[in-house]
Amino acid sequence: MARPREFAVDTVLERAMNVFWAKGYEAASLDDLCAATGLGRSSLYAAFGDKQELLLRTLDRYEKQGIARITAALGRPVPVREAIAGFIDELIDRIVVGPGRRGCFVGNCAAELSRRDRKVATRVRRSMKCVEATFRVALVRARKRGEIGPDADVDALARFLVAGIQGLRLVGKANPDRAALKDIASVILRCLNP
Amino acid sequence: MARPREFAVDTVLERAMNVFWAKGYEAASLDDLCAATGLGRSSLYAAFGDKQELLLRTLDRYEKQGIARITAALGRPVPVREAIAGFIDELIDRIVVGPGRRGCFVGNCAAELSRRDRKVATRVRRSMKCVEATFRVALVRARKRGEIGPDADVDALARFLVAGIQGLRLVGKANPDRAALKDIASVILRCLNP
DNA sequence: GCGGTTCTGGACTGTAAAGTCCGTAATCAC
DNA sequence: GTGATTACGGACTTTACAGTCCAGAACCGC
Repeated sequence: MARPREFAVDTVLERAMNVFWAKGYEAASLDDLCAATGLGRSSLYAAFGDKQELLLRTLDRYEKQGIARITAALGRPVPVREAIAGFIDELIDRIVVGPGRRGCFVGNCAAELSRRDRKVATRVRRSMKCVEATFRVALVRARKRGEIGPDADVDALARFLVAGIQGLRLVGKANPDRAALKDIASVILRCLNP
Repeated sequence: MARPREFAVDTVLERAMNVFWAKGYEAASLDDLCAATGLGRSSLYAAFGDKQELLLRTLDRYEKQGIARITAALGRPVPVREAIAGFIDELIDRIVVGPGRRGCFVGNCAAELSRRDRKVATRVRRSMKCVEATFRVALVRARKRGEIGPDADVDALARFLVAGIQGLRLVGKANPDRAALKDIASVILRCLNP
């Protein structure tokens, strides 16, 4: 090793992710990415390969953080349904007051790229499966505790939660209206009843 | 009037829509659009203005046809829940066996463009509201007929159905797996129970 | 300090994009 | 038919993009 890097990979990934997240993959230019990260083109290319590989890295990072966030939310010492309700409430807060109309980064990539970029499609699928599995673990726990019916189909419920949340975030991106999103959330949660 | 057009506007819009739908707005080039429609650039520009306006026209067309389709599906002489179930089943069929991974055109535009294109965002919002209203009409009918509880919140349910279906289609775009989509559908439908 | 190695900034290249323009062709009113 | 008008095809212009390259800078082991 000779001259060391002047940047932290993780910081760069976070900033690049924010560019991709806010603008979409196609609309995010390398100039945007360089400006946001503070890196020159050479450094970006040397460290991450091309634009697609950089996107994949940001997707990995997003997945890791997202799973951690969900796991933490579902692991709270309250009934699982309540934990999920809290998680969705936070989500709605971020949709309404956070940086507007960004949606879910994974969902955005699914919509924009799933059809023509196999690597991104695989990554997106993996992320969704991962979220699904996290929900399923929580639902199994809830079933053991008797919080949901003993015959509840936790696989179906977990899949439903993934789709419901993706739908919530997409609708929220189109129209970040708290009342409408609360309506959606209330029906989603009702599905967890016996 | 002098020389008449050699193309039918609606046909051109349909073909252009298919390009936007399959590739996304940014990734659809004017060469793609010309090739698909059979028009030269001049004709396209003369007839529709620029690329954005063409997209807006295709969105209008999609909305009109989508609403007609939903209205027809919900108007069948069967219980409303059953009609919705049939509609979602058809949707899943088209996701699984149709031209793959296209998702919902409105949802795709929401994901790709809502954040930075105000006109598209408005159009998307209108389309979603329109679908929501169509569902609400059907739900009101169902309530009158006693098919759903008399205190059912039809506004919330209609909003939920829009989000649920958007989620279903987005997840289906990422992973067109019939069993998984059926799981999601079954939980969505259960929400229509009292 | 010094040689070798890796990083950095910015200029450069080739390509593909959106949108324009113009000569020519087709149609209508008369 | 003739002239006015509109449509068509395709070449053209400009701009912006992803990716490359290189000269010089910063650092490590010694």
